[in-house]
Amino acid sequence: MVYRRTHQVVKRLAARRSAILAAARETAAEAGMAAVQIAPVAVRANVAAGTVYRYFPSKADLISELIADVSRDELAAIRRAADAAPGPSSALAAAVSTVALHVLSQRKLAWGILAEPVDVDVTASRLASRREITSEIASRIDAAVRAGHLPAQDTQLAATALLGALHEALVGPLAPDNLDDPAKLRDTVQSVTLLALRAVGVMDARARGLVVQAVLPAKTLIGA
Amino acid sequence: MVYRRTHQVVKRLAARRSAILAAARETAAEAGMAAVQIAPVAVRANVAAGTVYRYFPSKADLISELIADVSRDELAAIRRAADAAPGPSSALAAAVSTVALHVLSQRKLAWGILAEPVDVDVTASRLASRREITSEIASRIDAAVRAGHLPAQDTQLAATALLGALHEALVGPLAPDNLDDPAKLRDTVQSVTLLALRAVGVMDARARGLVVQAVLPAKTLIGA
DNA sequence: AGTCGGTCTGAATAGTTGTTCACTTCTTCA
DNA sequence: TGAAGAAGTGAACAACTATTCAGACCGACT
Repeated sequence: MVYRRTHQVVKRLAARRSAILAAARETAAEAGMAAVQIAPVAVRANVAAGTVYRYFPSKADLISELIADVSRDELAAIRRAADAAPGPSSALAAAVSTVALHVLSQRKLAWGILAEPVDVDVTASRLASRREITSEIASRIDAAVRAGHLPAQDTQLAATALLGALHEALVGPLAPDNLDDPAKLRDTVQSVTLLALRAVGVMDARARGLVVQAVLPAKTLIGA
Repeated sequence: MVYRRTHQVVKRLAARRSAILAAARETAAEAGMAAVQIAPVAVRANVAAGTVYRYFPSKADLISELIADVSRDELAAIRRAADAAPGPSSALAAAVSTVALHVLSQRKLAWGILAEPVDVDVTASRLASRREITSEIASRIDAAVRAGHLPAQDTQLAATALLGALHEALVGPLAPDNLDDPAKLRDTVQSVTLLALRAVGVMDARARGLVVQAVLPAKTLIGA
């Protein structure tokens, strides 16, 4: 007599798994990565600590999936914004300002995913996450270079530097405060996007135009 | 009968303190911040674990001092390089390439000081360290702006972004490998410096010139 | 030489959390 | 309905290290 998993059970299992992951994500967003401990997450997901281990082999796996999850969302948002832009330079501008806004809208989560100390080893997952995002940005830079809008350069290095700049400026310990003020937030996103575009070689005047074009659409696309 | 500390004793105590700090630094440089544990550091410094606590109230204090120490060295190197430059733009270029070279010459240590997860809270110390360095860079940017070489901008934000770019590109997990090859290293430092200068608004052609001027002197000044 | 304050030692302690597992509860299917 | 297997539980366990502290040791002063 073979035991088969009912559709209903499969669904419930998947839901529980998502609930655990969601609980982890909420915890990270609210209180940082350090607060993502098995016991609290289990409570939040309405399961026992042991149950978490039926879904994730270890805490490292749980957090790795969390990172991958958030990373996937961010990558999707970047692609959406960039693909909606009219040309390669606009796409790059849109991608950059999307990262900026996205990161700012969930600062604690972003910091946790990117750089906050975690007691388990999640370097592989973080590495993969960064690689995906930088590659996406790098390919956007590359498109702009091929279109003759930017000078030839090491696009992978440029993309890495560019994201480092955004992250440090926006979620690092020296990030400006009072970013809850929408005007300040918009200014900051614009400044940072401008810096980033100039860094890869967009001329100043042109960059200003691109930034203005990019920031507003990105804002609406974030929520989508 | 009052006990007075002999000069000799004072010297021995200071030496021991330095030895502990040096042991911590060496450990961090060789094996990363995670390896900086009380017991191994004590062994390396030829003292018992308990002795460490006669010099540092806690591990957090030890690591905080380590961070401050390294930071002080880096700041001095930046100032030396920038002050030797002929003008404000050159000074900025020199400062940036000095950071790049300095960081590259001790990648593991830099990563440990800057961002590697540590089990104790050293955020305050890291914050202070970054604040010092970014302020220095910010003031160099400011000088160039005042000299009319750069457009007006939020120099603190720019400095933060700029250092974020350098760090991510050079010591982050996506940093290029084989940087032991001197040619590759020089190229990378130049590329990153170029990116940084363009970001704050140096025109491309001018930036190239500044980079070439800055990188070689910086190299010699590092060792000094 | 002797005493006494300061310094050093390192084994024992303590606190923190991820992980396990014997047991209970639930679900499937004959 | 009841047997068998899957899923869930949560208290107990384990491992890791920072930190402590009672006693050993050292150097300074009489």
